[in-house]
Amino acid sequence: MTEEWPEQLAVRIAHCYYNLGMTQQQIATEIGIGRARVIKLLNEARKRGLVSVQINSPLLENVELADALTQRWGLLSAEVCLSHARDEHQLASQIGAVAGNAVLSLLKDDMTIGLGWGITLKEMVSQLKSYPLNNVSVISLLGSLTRRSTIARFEATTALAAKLNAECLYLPAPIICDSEQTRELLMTQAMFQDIHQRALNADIAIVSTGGLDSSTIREVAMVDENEYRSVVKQGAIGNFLGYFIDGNATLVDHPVNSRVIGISGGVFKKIPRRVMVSGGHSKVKALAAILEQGLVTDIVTDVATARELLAGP
Amino acid sequence: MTEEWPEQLAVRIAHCYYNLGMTQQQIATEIGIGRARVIKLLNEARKRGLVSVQINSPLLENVELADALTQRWGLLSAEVCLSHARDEHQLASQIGAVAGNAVLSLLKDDMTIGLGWGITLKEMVSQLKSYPLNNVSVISLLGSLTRRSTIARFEATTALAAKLNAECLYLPAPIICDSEQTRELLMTQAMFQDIHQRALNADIAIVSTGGLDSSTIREVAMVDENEYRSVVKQGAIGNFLGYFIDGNATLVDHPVNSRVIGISGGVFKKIPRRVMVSGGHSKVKALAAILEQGLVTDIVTDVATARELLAGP
DNA sequence: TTGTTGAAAAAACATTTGTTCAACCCTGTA
DNA sequence: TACAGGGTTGAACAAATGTTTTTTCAACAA
Repeated sequence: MTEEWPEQLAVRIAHCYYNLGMTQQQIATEIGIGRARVIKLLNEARKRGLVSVQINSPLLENVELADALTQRWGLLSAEVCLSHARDEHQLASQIGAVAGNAVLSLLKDDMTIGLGWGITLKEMVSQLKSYPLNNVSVISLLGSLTRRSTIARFEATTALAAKLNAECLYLPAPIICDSEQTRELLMTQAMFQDIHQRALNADIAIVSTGGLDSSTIREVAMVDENEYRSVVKQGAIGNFLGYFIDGNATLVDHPVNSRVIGISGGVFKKIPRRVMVSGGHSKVKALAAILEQGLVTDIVTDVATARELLAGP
Repeated sequence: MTEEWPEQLAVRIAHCYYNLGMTQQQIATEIGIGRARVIKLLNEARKRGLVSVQINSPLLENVELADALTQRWGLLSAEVCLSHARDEHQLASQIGAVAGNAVLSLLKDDMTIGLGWGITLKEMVSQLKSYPLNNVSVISLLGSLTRRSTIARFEATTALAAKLNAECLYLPAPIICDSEQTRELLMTQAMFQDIHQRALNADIAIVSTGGLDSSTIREVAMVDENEYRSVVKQGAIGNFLGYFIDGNATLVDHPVNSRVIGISGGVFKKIPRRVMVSGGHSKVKALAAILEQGLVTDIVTDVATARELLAGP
């Protein structure tokens, strides 16, 4: 190949085009060559790195990490926000703000929305602007009650329904029952069956995850210290949809998991769009497992968490 | 003004556009905004320096200097080449190569070309590819003979005429005559008058300049050391069109200038296109003066010379 | 409430950019 | 001399980009 690259000419053209803002036609006629050649040299110049465009912003990493997340786990979308929070609560607030906008764009009339549990989702909903829709239902995917209060501090279903002008269906049951028997009893009730079924037919699910280091899980879950330690010993690394999961995102073989009012990962996957809203160091292991199993289709998280996730195990 | 600049959005768009190569329409629909907004943010981003394009080449300076030259002295065009030459001869060769191409694009059929004098022009012509034109005349603007040889080493007229398939008219006279009387005698000859007149009606002139430090001028000019020193003392800083000029590009008041076979700057300016082809430290002062007086409309030089010129006095 | 303002979407339009293809000009080669 | 191959031009076309106008909608002040 008789490669002879007229760099001086290319530089001149690039200068005229990018620095002086001339049009390609102007450049061609001024230099006295064909416009086609101007285009060719301009493309060559970019390919050879003679001209390079730079994006000067710390926020670029957010986008790049989001891209990497979608690539790595085949997601439909990812949003990554900065992690400038001082504590987990503030982080949840920031992730929630971003997640709100991301989720809104997915919502349409006549949808059924399955909603999970957690402080991040609560924050998300509280910052959501009013966005009335028609014929929308918001359904709890999990029980909603905790030991301490009738309506959980982390329950977001009713608030979301209010913002969307939607019907609100939640399960008047604890997240984790006292006993397996109680769970069985509750689950056989007609209303429960109905709500549960409708949850499975949801168009979109918005969920979060709890790490085991996180204080919220102990505060909310109806498990005592002994049981907690025992389930951890059994391999639990986090909590998803109320269940304690291990590094493969499968349920830990432990009695506490048979007292959970929730749906299994298998049927959860039938929901077409499943958005994970979560961030923080304590949740990385669980998030990684959930992503690896393809349990979610979208994610909203923060830079630090995204970096950890992509760094791998 | 309620300035609120959505940097994260702009970064995302810029990333999609410049790094991922997506089309603006794709970006708009993917993000769920109007295409007009994508364009607006993209422009804003460039204005704010969020995205910057860089041209990575040492040759960029050539173009920038050329721009600066045209700006500074209101030229029609400028070409600046690298100054990697080891000696003045090599520099002349490189400038000549560039000048050749630059000049070719200015030449058309039926033109009359006035040609100056000097090693740079000689180099230019010798590297010129054959480019036959119709009804073209090449005319010396100066005498062509030197003390040492009948046909000067720096005479380029005949060679240029050959390349262009043009009629060649040169003045069979020394650049500088023995005496004012000789000059008068020669100038009154009909043929001289004729050629001289045609030179003044040239469509384009291609000229160079000599600095006083340059060895070529002493070698070629028919002046002895005494005269040389005396003209320098009189304020000469260089040689243009055969004449010794001062810092204002006006003729030095010295007898040697009345023995020159050439044309004055005033009538030279009647030629519509006047291309200066010259470079080298020794010629900077003369070049600056010539440019300042608007004696030329175009210039071809090298980076170092251009820098010196623009740095000012 | 009513009106006003500003931001953005939507649509129509003008311009620029990218692509393709035939014709041409070199240059090297048989 | 004839001929193939690479590269350029010029023209026609398709696609993308930039601009303008109109409309909508939400925020805000009277």
